[in-house]
Amino acid sequence: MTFMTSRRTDALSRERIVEATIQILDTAGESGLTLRAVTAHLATGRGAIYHHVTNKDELLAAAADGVIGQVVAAAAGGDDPRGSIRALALGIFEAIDARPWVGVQLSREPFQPAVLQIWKAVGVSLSALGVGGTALADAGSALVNYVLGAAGQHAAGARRAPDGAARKEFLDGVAAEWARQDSDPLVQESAALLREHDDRAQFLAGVDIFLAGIFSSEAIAAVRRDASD
Amino acid sequence: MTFMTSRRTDALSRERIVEATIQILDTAGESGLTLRAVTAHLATGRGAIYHHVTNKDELLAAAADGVIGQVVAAAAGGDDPRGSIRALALGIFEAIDARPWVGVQLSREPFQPAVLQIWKAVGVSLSALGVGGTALADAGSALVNYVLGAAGQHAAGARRAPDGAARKEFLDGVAAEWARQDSDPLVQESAALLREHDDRAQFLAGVDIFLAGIFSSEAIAAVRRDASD
DNA sequence: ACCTGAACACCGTTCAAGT
DNA sequence: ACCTGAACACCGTTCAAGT
Repeated sequence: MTFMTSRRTDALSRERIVEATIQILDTAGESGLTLRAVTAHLATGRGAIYHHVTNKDELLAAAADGVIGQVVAAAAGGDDPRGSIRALALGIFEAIDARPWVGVQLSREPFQPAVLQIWKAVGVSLSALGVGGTALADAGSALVNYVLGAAGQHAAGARRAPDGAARKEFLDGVAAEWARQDSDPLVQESAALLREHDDRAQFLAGVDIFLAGIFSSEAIAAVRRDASD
Repeated sequence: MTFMTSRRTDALSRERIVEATIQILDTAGESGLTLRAVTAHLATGRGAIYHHVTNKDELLAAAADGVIGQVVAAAAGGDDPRGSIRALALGIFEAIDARPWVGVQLSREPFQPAVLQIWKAVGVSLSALGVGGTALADAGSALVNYVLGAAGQHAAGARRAPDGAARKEFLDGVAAEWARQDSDPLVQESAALLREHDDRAQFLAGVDIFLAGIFSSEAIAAVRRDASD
């Protein structure tokens, strides 16, 4: 039997590197994540990182996977699949609201681990609701793409205007710009609505539209099946 | 009266710069777009670009706006608003399929000109279908976010696997990886479906789910209004 | 006013050399 | 095996100097 010996008690590991990455992203944002910042944070050399991780993209994907893993775990279980879907969507929304970099990362790469976790959780809930086969793939893709799209858009907004006051000012500015550029009454009304809209409520309304759509599609498909019998 | 004199017949202009940008993006992809490539293409100095455009982000946004402008124009008009929405969505899908960089750019920034064009076109069609007020904002946001999410995800796939053969190989690889990692029957079935799924058909199925959801939501809201009378 | 191109202040990644 | 840090090959952006 041999003793485990290490030159430093806090030996470098993929886990510690990802932890440091999340910390840097949270405090300095996406533009603050540089390999130099990571090595400084861990008091190591540049090349050491590449011993545990293939490149910066993998670092970002691993960081997002860590955050989303917690969200998915928190929303899992329960015997109400619709509730699970809403809880998952809301959890993702709030994670992105707190950490805009997650939203940007999610909408960047389709087959990264964090996105696969979302796919699977959505698939499980839809399956529990009785949706299967191609309909499951279509419904899952619709929901996941909606959530990721909203994620990316909201992340960009949250990054630009971190607190409530900055957000209000920013939206007022955009609304004024719209109203100025286009006299179309529809645009004028949209500008007014934009000023006072609630991102979270609008996001959840979208989830409900989607859920309603799936079951009305399912119903139509069932009717079609009956008709062709 | 003075004559307009210019040292070169093809004087630099914002328009010519954006044109060159689109050409570079189409041939060299997003990673190929560098200020150095643009200046080389236009046979000018680096700083000249900054005389017509504030930075690289604006260049990308202007390029995407040019492409989306044509798509929106082509899908506009007609007396079938649902058809217009489907045509717009399909047009965006095909533009992104041909130019993955557009999809990446669309999902990056919420209030850029190209996205505002999409918002307005969707708003006009939904409005023609009788949706208004907050319901219009919710429905529009759902649809736009779905389209942008799918745009980003499809763009990443299209960039990774440009032609049909590469795409098939790539999807087979991902499906095999899923099947290996997770023995859950749901994942096994999803892997099988992934291998043979049609991105375009799946995207359009998603549009129909949202349309169905919008009108079933509208119906429910109408019932609620009646009930509260 | 418009353009030039060198200079500046960064990047991610690699790799010989160390322990 | 793991780590170091200098070196490499790039970036976007600025700015004094030209016409």
